[in-house]
Amino acid sequence: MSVEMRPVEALRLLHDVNLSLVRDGGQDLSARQLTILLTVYLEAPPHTVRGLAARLGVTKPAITRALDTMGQMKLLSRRRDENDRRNVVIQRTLEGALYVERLGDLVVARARELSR
Amino acid sequence: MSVEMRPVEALRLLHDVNLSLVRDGGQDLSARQLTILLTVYLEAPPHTVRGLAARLGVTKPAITRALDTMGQMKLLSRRRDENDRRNVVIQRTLEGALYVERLGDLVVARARELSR
DNA sequence: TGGCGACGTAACGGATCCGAAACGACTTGC
DNA sequence: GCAAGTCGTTTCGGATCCGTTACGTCGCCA
Repeated sequence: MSVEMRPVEALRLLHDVNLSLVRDGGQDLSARQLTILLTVYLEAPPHTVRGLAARLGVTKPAITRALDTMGQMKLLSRRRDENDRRNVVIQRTLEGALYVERLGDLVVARARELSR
Repeated sequence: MSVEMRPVEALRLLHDVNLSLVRDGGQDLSARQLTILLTVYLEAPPHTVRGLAARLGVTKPAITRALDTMGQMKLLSRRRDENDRRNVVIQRTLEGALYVERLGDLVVARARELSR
């Protein structure tokens, strides 16, 4: 994709996507929460609290709380790892997949508008 | 730019940019603050509190507080409109311009990595 | 089996942000 | 020149998120 994307276009894209997120308001995810969500949906499983904390450079309780919030929104779910019961694996949900899919379409749509 | 960007690539880009923002940590801007900042630096002046509030679909105090925060970070500044002293015009700063420029470069760099 | 370490979570205090409402400064129109 | 309206800010109570610390559960291994 877009090797010829220039900074001003990148910023415009970032602005437009963020504006859509802010305007739609409803459920607002912080940058941290969004990063967790996208990590879970883009990277290969399994995902653990500890792994996500290390990946994002934040503490474990921060991950736990973000999972609480997004779990309540049904964007993610948690399951005990039966192989090692100390672990919790984070799982995708139907609602989360739809949310992420819409987000991807939104970025693509904004990028397309920019190129016109 | 990138008419051929596909959703999964868009999401990867969004993820990588957010991850960089979260990891660098330091000064973390909320989605709302970032949208304000980009609006001021991408759209033609003048910018007022009321105008930004209407554009983002949030209340005026939210804008005022975001300006307080980002003003303290030197990313923006405020000036009284001498034509109509009720208004406040939001101005760009050198630090803000540098911050926005770095952000644009970051997105471009991530997009370039994706295309390889 | 008992002690140590890893894992995720709960509890705590502090910081930050929100929307609604109230407030001063200012302009406009009668 | 005075009442009404506009603009940005302040105040208020409430919600959310943070990092630190402490805790319970579990796996590992002598």
